[in-house]
Amino acid sequence: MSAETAPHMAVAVDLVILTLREGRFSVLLIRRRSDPYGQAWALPGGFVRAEEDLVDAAQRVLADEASLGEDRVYLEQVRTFGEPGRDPRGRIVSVVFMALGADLPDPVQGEDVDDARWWAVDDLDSIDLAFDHARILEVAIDRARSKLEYTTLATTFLPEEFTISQLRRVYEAVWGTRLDAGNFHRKATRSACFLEELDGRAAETGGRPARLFRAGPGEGLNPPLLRGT
Amino acid sequence: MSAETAPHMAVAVDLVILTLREGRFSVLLIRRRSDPYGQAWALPGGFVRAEEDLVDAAQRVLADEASLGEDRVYLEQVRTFGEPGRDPRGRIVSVVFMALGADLPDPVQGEDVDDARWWAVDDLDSIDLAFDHARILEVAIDRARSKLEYTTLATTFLPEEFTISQLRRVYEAVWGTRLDAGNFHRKATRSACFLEELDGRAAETGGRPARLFRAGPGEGLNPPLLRGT
DNA sequence: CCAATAGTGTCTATGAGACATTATGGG
DNA sequence: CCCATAATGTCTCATAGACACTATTGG
Repeated sequence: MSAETAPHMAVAVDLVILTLREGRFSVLLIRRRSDPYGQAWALPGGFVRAEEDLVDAAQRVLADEASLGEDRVYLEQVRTFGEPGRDPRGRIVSVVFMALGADLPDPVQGEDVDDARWWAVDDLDSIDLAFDHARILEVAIDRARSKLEYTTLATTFLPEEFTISQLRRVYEAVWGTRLDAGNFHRKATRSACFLEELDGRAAETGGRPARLFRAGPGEGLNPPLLRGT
Repeated sequence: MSAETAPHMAVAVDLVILTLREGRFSVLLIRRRSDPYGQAWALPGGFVRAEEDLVDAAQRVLADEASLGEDRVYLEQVRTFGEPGRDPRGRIVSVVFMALGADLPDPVQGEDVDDARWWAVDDLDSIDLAFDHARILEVAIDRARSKLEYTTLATTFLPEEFTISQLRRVYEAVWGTRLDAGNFHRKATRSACFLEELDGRAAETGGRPARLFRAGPGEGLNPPLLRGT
């Protein structure tokens, strides 16, 4: 089969956009206006243009449907879903990206959307998602949870400057666990290239003011931070 | 943009088929007969059919171009490469799978292929690969190497029954390191659900006969086997 | 003083890794 | 006996985790 005679298919990108909202691990969903799956909640997505790279298409969806610029959003390809029949409109192969960002803004209305909002991941059991998006979400959230163990990605959920306690609350929210504050502090500050200490102190919250840190140059976490406790 | 007006593209699967040949970590490449990249080495691949699932297309390529059945080959999606211009024939989005198998057979000739052979991964620096396949190979091999650390996938490189020494040589070949035989033995046999001990003994090779094991039911490795030493 | 949060110290259990030792087969 | 490989034991060091303790702010 040659490139000319090969079947051609629509290629889409779907985004699992994750952030922390009011301390809860949350994902952006849009409510579909038109069929199929009218009124159902779905992942933001769109078709890839003829001369557009996959990651550029993902950035465009981030900008259009979530009003998010390229800065301060981490984007990573997760997996491609292409089962025939996953979309009743025809054969659509969807390349799924996960996006992580700090304190992302409330979404605005888009063209084919009549509602868009952040959902806490823990509350997703109560809603039905369009297409195979429940499965997609599951895969992407698993990926995010496990990447926090052995990469420095947790800092992408925080503003430029943050405290160790804020960082610990990221892990606690994403993993749904409680971590020992003392042990976490030691592990986070001793992990090479994870954090850089700043001079300032955080605004006071009723206790001893915390030191401020920013993300270090490292991408991998050595040793990893384990989910065990 | 609706599903009908969306641009349609050719979708391909490319396979990074990995095995151990004569103790060396090796990948199957085919030499292209026709342009583009005529005479160059490339990953086995093919276009996805109109009503075919992505993983089914990968299995079909395994059968057609590598004469490999579904049994005893582990298949996992790695990433999708879709940059415009990555293929001079037009916009082709390629979903890359990695396949791991035990002592895979010598390849047979295919339709658009005039040579196919196993290459030791360490020898790949000396050849030029077609398209963006060098980059694809790099990503897939990194994935395989790191998955050996925290999953039980190493056993997919071995026959049904094997000894601890054979398992250790898998790790040594894939990682390109030497491992302490005693420490490896202890870690492998104590990792829960990794191995199941059998009654028999291996054929003798000049020393004390080794016990035989088979792969256990576990998929994750706890604790992980680290590449450190 | 107390409350609250930040950060450090201490203790124990466990695993990694280096290396020695024993076990079990064939010349 | 020797050799070769398999399997286990021992020792040291590092880290995880539980938890106690000190530090630093405000009221």
